[in-house]
Parts: sequence; C-alpha cells; structure tokens
Amino acid sequence: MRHSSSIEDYLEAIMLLADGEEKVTVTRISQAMGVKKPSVTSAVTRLVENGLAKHEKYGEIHLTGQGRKIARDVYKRHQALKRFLIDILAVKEEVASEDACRMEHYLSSMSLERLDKFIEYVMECPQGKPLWLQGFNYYLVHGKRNPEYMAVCSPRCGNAPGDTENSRNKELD
Amino acid sequence: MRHSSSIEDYLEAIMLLADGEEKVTVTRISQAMGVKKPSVTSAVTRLVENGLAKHEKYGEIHLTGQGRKIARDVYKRHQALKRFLIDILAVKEEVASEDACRMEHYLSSMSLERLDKFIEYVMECPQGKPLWLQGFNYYLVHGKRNPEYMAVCSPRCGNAPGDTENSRNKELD
DNA sequence: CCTTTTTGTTAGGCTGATCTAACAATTATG
DNA sequence: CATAATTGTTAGATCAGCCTAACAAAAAGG
Repeated sequence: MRHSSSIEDYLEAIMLLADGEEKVTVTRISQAMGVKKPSVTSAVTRLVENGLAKHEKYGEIHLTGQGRKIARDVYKRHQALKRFLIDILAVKEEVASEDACRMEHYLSSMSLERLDKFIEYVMECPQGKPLWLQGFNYYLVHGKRNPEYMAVCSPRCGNAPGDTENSRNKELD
Repeated sequence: MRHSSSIEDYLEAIMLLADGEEKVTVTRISQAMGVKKPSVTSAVTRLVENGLAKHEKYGEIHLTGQGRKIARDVYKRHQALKRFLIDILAVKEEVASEDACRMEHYLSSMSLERLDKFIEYVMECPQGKPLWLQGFNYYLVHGKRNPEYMAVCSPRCGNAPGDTENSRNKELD
C-alpha cells in the first residue's frame, strides 16, 4: 500500500526527531515541519489509524515498526536524490535539499536501487574522483568540453572489453 | 507562481493531445488521464480561472500562451528525468516513465538545467558511449567493477588538467 | 426531422490536508 | 499550591481533487 506524501513527511520528521534523542511532541513536529499544531494532531491521528504510530493523548508520539520502516525508506530516497544532485550534478545544497524533499515521495524502488548503485559507482571509484566527472564540471563552467578530458572519454571508440553490439542493459530488466 | 501537480498534469495532457492534431475535448482528456469526465470539467474550469486555458461551454479546450509555457516546462522535466533513468541508470522504460510522471512536478529549474547538461554531456560524447557508463552497466550486472574499465577511470589519480585543490563547483553556485 | 447515442455539465458527496479560534490539560513558577 | 505559561485537542471552515448519479446539449443516423 502507498501512503500520501504528507504522511511520509510526517513519518520522516518524526523519525529524525526521535533519532536526535528528542521527545517527539506535537509542538516539535509542528516546528520542524512548519505547520500548525492542529494539523499535526490530525495527521498523527491519521498515522495511528494506519498503524504507523502510537500516541496516547497529551503524550509522546512513537512510530511503530511499520511506520519506522516507511520513514527509513523515505529518508533513503531523500539522501540518494540529494547526493546525486550535489555530488554529481553540482547543484547547490539548499536547492538539492528542497528538490529531494519533494521528489523523495515519488522514486520507485527500482530507480532508487539504480541511483544508489550509480552514486556508489561514481563516488567510490577506487582511483579517486572520476576524470569524466571533472570533465562534466569543466563543461558546466566553460560550456564546452575540455579536449584533455575527452581523450579519456572512450579511448577505444566505444568498444569496451566484452561489450558486444547489443549487450547493453540486456541482463538488467 | 507555482501550480499543483494535478494542474500540471492536465496542462501536459492537453498539450500532448493538441500536438497530436487531436481535437481536445473533455472525453479525450478523461481517457488520456484516466479520470472521469466531471473531474475534467472541473479541472478545466480551474485552468480557465487561472488563465491557463480557454474553453467555451461544450466546445474545444485550448491552452493560452501561459498554459502552453507551463505545459512545455513540465514536459521538459518529464523527458529529462525519463532519459536519465533509461539511458544512464538503465531503468526499464515503463518504470522510468511512471517515475518521470510523478517527479516531473518537483524538479527545480536549477536541477533541470544541470540534469539536461549532464545527459547531453554523457550521451553526446563525441567519441561514443562513454567507457565509464559501460563500466557502470558492467557493475550493475556483475555487482563488481571490471578492472579493465577502472584503468580508465582516473588515470592521473584524480588530478585533471587545471583542476587544483578547490576549484570544484566554485564557479557554479 | 425526430430519435438515439455521445458528449458535457451540474449537483452533491467524500477525503486529505490545511487553517483559525476557542478551550482543556499539563507543566512551570512565584 | 495556586496561578501563569505552555502544550495539546476540538470544533468548524476552506480548498483541491476526485467520485457517482442525474440531467442537458450536441451530433449522428435512420
């Protein structure tokens, strides 16, 4: 079952507050999310109805296992999107965070998986920051390719080891 | 001013129908979007109220200049996201399209610009499909890096021409 | 041209998500 | 501990966006 982006936002905010060793209260959620307190009360009621949180009147709010799982998933998507925007597209952090906040609700698990692997592939390159990514930065700044990077783009004219004509993506779907 | 994702969806659908030389009617929009006709009538009313479309009773629906502009922007975001997912992350088309449909409403203009440039940089590499991307495909399939691709990852250990310690992203923000 | 079919609109209901205003419970403090 | 301040809830409104049912207008076809 899929939950609304609003619900996901509340779950995420509650998880982050709880992880920060904070007592999770209506007021704190309200401040963290920039909504009024009655909105929080009613949202929390919705969470409870959906089995995603526990809340006794005037007491603290806690996520259930299910709620926590969803919150973690949302947060994973948030982080993946944000890292991609910042580390690869060189979008400035503030904008990246806002975009991630909005898009985090809509990335499928398949795309998330691929995005995670892509970031890992790029950023954990055992030989440092990939040259092609530096080349992309150059391209962003100067509006054209730097021939010195291009030399490395595809030395064998696109034929890579073991990559025959149509091997691309064949085993992926 | 920002419009809701629902409004953007209607604009996009109307534009695509119109581009397809079709008469844009309530019924066609309804079919194209998978919503009932009264929903379309009321959505179109909202479009008209916002100056995004024209519609005389029982007649055809046309976008205004403003409406068309927004529709085009949405569609650009859609295409950029979809191309990225398919061509770079190797997500299968069906999933990519769905993801793009949902995320297209939430990508900032800054991120779109960067994403477009990134795709251009990668896909229009003058020497063919970049080796590193082929390496990523290998990584997806086999779960590990192919040493033959790695040799090309960053030959000079991360020091690229003219790339001194902190030049990264400096001129970008 | 009259009737049937298709198309479009109106009316009215529901849900999620927000808000303000007013009130109730809890906590802090002199 | 009594009162003030803070915190939380309730009540009630609004809005977008969808739906179904019923009706009205337009188009098609004998």
